[in-house]
Formats: sequence, C-alpha cells, structure tokens
Amino acid sequence: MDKQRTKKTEEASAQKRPTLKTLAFMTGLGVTTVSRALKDAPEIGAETRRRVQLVAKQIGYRPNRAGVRLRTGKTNVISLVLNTEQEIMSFVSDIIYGVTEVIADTPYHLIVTPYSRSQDPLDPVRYLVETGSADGVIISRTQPNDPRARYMLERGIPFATHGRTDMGLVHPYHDFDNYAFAAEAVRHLAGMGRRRLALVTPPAGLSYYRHTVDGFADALSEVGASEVPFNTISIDHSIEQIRMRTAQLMRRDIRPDGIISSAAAATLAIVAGIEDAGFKLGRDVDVVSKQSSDLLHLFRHELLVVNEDFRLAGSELARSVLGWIGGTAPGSLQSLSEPKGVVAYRRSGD
Amino acid sequence: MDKQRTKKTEEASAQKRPTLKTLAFMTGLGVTTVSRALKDAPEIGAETRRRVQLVAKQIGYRPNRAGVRLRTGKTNVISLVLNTEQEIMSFVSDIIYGVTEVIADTPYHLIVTPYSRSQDPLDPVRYLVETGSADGVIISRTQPNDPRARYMLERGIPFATHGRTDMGLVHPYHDFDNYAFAAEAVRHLAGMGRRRLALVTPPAGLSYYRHTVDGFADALSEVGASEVPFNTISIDHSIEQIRMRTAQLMRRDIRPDGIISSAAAATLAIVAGIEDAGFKLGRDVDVVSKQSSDLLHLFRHELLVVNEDFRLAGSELARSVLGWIGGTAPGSLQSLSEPKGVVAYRRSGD
DNA sequence: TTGGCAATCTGTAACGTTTCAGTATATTGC
DNA sequence: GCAATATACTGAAACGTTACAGATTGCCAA
Repeated sequence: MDKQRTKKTEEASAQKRPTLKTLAFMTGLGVTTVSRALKDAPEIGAETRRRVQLVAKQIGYRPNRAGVRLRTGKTNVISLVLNTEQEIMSFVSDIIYGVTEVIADTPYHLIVTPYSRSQDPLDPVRYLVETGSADGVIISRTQPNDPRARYMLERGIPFATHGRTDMGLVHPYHDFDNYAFAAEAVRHLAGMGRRRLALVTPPAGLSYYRHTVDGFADALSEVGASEVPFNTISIDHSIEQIRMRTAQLMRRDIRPDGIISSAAAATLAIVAGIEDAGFKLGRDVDVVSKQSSDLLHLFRHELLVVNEDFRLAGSELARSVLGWIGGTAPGSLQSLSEPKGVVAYRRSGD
Repeated sequence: MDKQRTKKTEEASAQKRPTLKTLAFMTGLGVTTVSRALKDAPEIGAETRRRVQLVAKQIGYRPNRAGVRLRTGKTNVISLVLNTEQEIMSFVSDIIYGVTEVIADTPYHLIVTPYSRSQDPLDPVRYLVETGSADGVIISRTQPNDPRARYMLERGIPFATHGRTDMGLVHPYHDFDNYAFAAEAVRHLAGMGRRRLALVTPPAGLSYYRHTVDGFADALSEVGASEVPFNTISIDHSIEQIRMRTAQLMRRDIRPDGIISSAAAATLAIVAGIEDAGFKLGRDVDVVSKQSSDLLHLFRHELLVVNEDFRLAGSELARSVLGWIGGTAPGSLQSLSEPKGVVAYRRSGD
C-alpha cells in the first residue's frame, strides 16, 4: 500500500513511536531501569529518576498498551454494558459522558459492550470476563437477584451496578432513591388535593421497580390516598401502549386525578393519553414525572418533575469501579442520590 | 488478594485461558501450524486445518487481543469521537447502537473518545493516531475544511465522517441530505400558504450548516417566499436563548408564518417561544422540524416532522470504516441518506 | 584486609501472537 | 536414480512491557 517508512539508521530521525528501548538508548540506561524510573520505584536514584522522566516527557513517551496488557494482564479498559433496545435514551449519552469525565485523566479507555433484548444479559459480561477484555465493568438495568453481579463477584472482577441488588452480596453501586422519588411525588400530589393516584412503573424485573412501588404504596397510605392501578404497563412499553392504556384509564368512572411517571418518554405518552380522553392536564389530573434532561416543562408547563442526573451516575459508577480496581473496599463505594424535590414550572405569563 | 490458582501440572485441569500453545499441545502440532490452521493459510493440510479448528472451537479458544496487537499492531478497535457537550442527545445513543450492531459479529470493540468544548477537536484524534489506539475512527460535527479529516488522511488511518467535507479530499462519509430536508420543508410550508419563513440552523461552522442554508435559500426563491432571518441563533444555543429569540421574532411586525428547525430539542424551545408571544402553532405559524426519535408529534400534534435516522448513520459509518480497513477504496464508501418527506400527524379526534 | 550490606543498576525471560527461514517427506520430471 | 519441486510442518525471533535474579559499586564495621 503506502509504506514509505524512511528506514534510516536506528538513531536517526526514526518516525516510530518511542519505546522503553528508545529511552534506554537516549539515557544510556537499561530498559529495566527506565521502566522503573518511570513508575517511581524505590531502588532508582533520585537524579536518574528525574532525568528519565524528563527525557520521557520531552519525546512524548507513552507506554504501549499492548505491551503492558500482554505482560501484566492489565487492560486499562472499563466496559459499559448496555442494552441496545431498552435503555432510556438520555441515559446512554449522559452516563457515557459521566464516565469519560472521570477517566479522562487516567490511562483508561471506555468500551461500550452491547447486548440486545433477545440475548441473555449475562452473555456480554461473560464475554468480557472470559476474554479478560476489561479491568472493570459497569452494568445497568440491575435486578434484585442479578446473575451478572453474582458472576462477576465470583470471578473477582471489579464492577459497579447502576441500581442496587438484594442478594446479601456487597458490591459498589450508584442508585437514585426511587423510593423517595415515588413517595415525594405522592405527597406532592396529595398536597394539591389529588386522591386517586396511578403509577407508571419501571420494568417489573428491575430493582428500582420495587423501590418505586414501595415508595408509592407507603406514601399512599401515609397520606390516605388510593391507587388506581395501571396494571402491567411500565416505562419499557411502547409509547403507543402507554398512551392507549392511559386514555383507557382516564375514561373509567374511577379515573386517576394524579399520575406518577418513572420516565420522561412515558410521560409524553401519558399526557397524550390524557388528552385523547378529553381531559386537561393541571385541571383534571396532575402528573409528576422523573426526567433526566430539562425538557418536560417545555412540553406542558403544568407538568411536575423530579430530576435524575445520569451524568452524575456515570461519574459515580466510574469512580466506584476505579476505586475497587485500586483496592478500595467495595462496600465503601456505594452511593445513593436523593431527589431534589418536585419542581413545578411557571409560565412567563402566569 | 485471592489468587487461589490451582497450579497443578501443565496438562491437568488448568483454569487458564487456552492459548496457541494449549492448542499446539492438544493437537500435537507446533504453534506456528496451529496459528496458520486457524486462519486458513494455504500451506496447511486440509485435515489438519479441520482438526485444529475443531479443537479450538471445542475448548473455546479466542486469540489474545494483546498478543495480536503487540505483534501486528492491529487493535481491533474502532473509536467514536464525541463532543461531550454539544452532540444531540439521541445522536449519541443511536449512533453507538448503530455502530455496535455492525461490529457485533466482528472482533472489533468500540471505544468512545470524548472531548470537550474547550479542547481542540483535533486533540482526541491526534491522541488516537499517535498512540495507535484504534484501527479506525468515526468523527462527527464535520466541517467543510476539517483538520481532523486532513490529519487522518495524512497519517493514513481509516476513518469515516458523519457529514461531508469540502476540501477536495476523498474519504468515507455518511450524511443526511440536509439540503433536501430544508428545501422540502420550505416547499411544504409554501404549499400550506406560508410565505415568510425562518430557519433555525445547525451550528455555523459545520458542513451541514451550509447544506441546510442553501437548501432553504434555493427553495425559498423557487417558491417565491421570503426569509425572516433568525440571525445567529443555531441549534447549539441553549433552550432559553432559542425560546427568547423566537418570541422576540414573533412579536415583530413582520413575523414568520413558518419556521424550520434542524433539531428536535430546538423545536421544543421554538414552540415555547411562539406560545410565549401569544401565537398558536398550526394557526399563526407552522413548524417543520427534523427529529431522530418519534416524539415531537406527542409534543404538539400540529408539528410537521422530517425523520433522520442516526442508528442508520452509525451502521453506515461503521461499515465504511471497516470497509476501508479491509481495503475497499474510500471513495466508494460514501453514502447520503435522503429525507423521507415531511410528515404531518393526525390526532385521534381530527 | 575482609566480609557484609545498602544503593543502583542490568540482562534475561516471559506474556501470546505472527513472520521468517528453514526442515523433512513425498512427488514429479527426465 | 537423482535432482528439482511441491507439500506440510516447525523453531526461533520479534513486538514492548515488567518481574526475577543477579551484578557492580562504595561504604562501613570488625
């Protein structure tokens, strides 16, 4: 093809990337010494260390990842495992940015490992572990009894989950307090005089389904309101399904006067359903929704929102995984993000 | 830590990953032969080849990435370079899924390389090339005269751009025909009797800014409509800025009766601005907007949309990069996606 | 003087792969 | 019957790194 490499003598203006050998030649030292000097090993003289590091910086030395990986097994890779069909859209972009933010000044790269609805969620994790493709893994859509977490714990590979598990096993996680979200939402609606509340839940198998449902139920009985069940509809369902089901529900005799939604996209469908049935948001029914980017108030200014920060989640998850890799006890790498309260927007004209 | 590796005899139930050496031992062949047999080299006997491949499959052999990478320089990595602040949200998730879809049954991994507003966009690309961290690169936010494309072309590293360049250099790209989008939008609005049209453009420096503006201008004169300039506002501006500017524009004597928006998020702001000024969408003004996920019609059913498929873009870009890596001529790896026309939604009750 | 020891530095091997330069055996041509 | 050649295989070297097991030097105590 186009290999016009100028193959002059070794030390002449070779365009190749510098290696330890290059540094060794330039400093007149052995490669071992150079290797150690660069990582501040104790048996290297102070001056030598400085000299090597100076030269390394000057010529822009960067360790060859393949060399390190082959020799040590360290990949310097964090893998984010994602479901390519069911993740919340903004989740993907925000969590990626959160992760990259944290690993930016580390040698780590982020690889995205996908899996589809039809696959066993354990597949990508098994692949990563078996091929030793990552030093750490981040998974989402965590389940109370999560085979992936159990598997990685068994294999001893550092990981963090977005969402908690409930298996009596300790591992790093970051979670949003969905119990608090649902409870606050109920209280807020009750405070507005709403009495018959409905909940559009997270997907039934996931951990935060329980948290959300529990927060909803507990607060319901606390404020003495009643539930209008949405049945099996969750935010994983299609826009059309949620919309139709909402309209159906609104046309009943006993219809909800308050709805709580666990995701912004579902909320769009809910509002559409409400209006399909001929009711008006803010008058006939109020809706509290989680959102991860600040768009719902543009959609309908009557919407009440609770913000969940996925970028923060990404950062926390990355920090946790790096921490575990670095030797920190996994039990101390858990964090829970509290909702900042229900936010109502005011229209310019109001 | 927990290294309870059972270090029995070589051939006994060693838990380590199989390597070529393992295969060589099991088949009684040399590692060279095994290596060649696995890649269908011509100088290997047919039966030997089959035997080796069978055993390899049986014990689940997978080549060690570090070994291959160190020896050959091949990373089996595609890098997607993203701006962590200015990409369209759904773009990130969709394009990633599109890419992963294509590389799923290849040995390739996808790494996400971020850069921020404050950095030179060339930085991450330079890093990737200098450290040899990827076999191929995908970039977005392409400019007519794009230093990144020029740089990678000089260095001979395969890449593909989302959006075309205009430097007289040939390289793979995938682009949405934004000229056609803007032109069709204008024609559609003109067909509805709209005469004073405004355009919320893409960011001024990017390639598709020109395409969009040109399509808009050409169609304007074609249908004999006039432009109400939005000035420097682009979809990169904040929701609030776009909203205020729209309201401002709508309050003028000569206000637009049709607006074209290059992104869904901007459209939300535009509609808010329209309503801030006391006008009604669909009556006083019509809006045609690009969208990449099917949500705008839930927002306001009067909105007119043109769909852009970012997952397709991701797939096409991945295919292009892989093609180039595989030796296909870069000039034949270019694709342009045509808009499917302006879509109006019908409300159930209409 | 000698032995011991700390402080620095070094060569070799190994990680798993592919490539280069062979070697051994069978087959062909004449 | 012998060289030439094709077929099928092999060992050694190399990619860049780190770990192991020394080597060299100077200094100090005995």
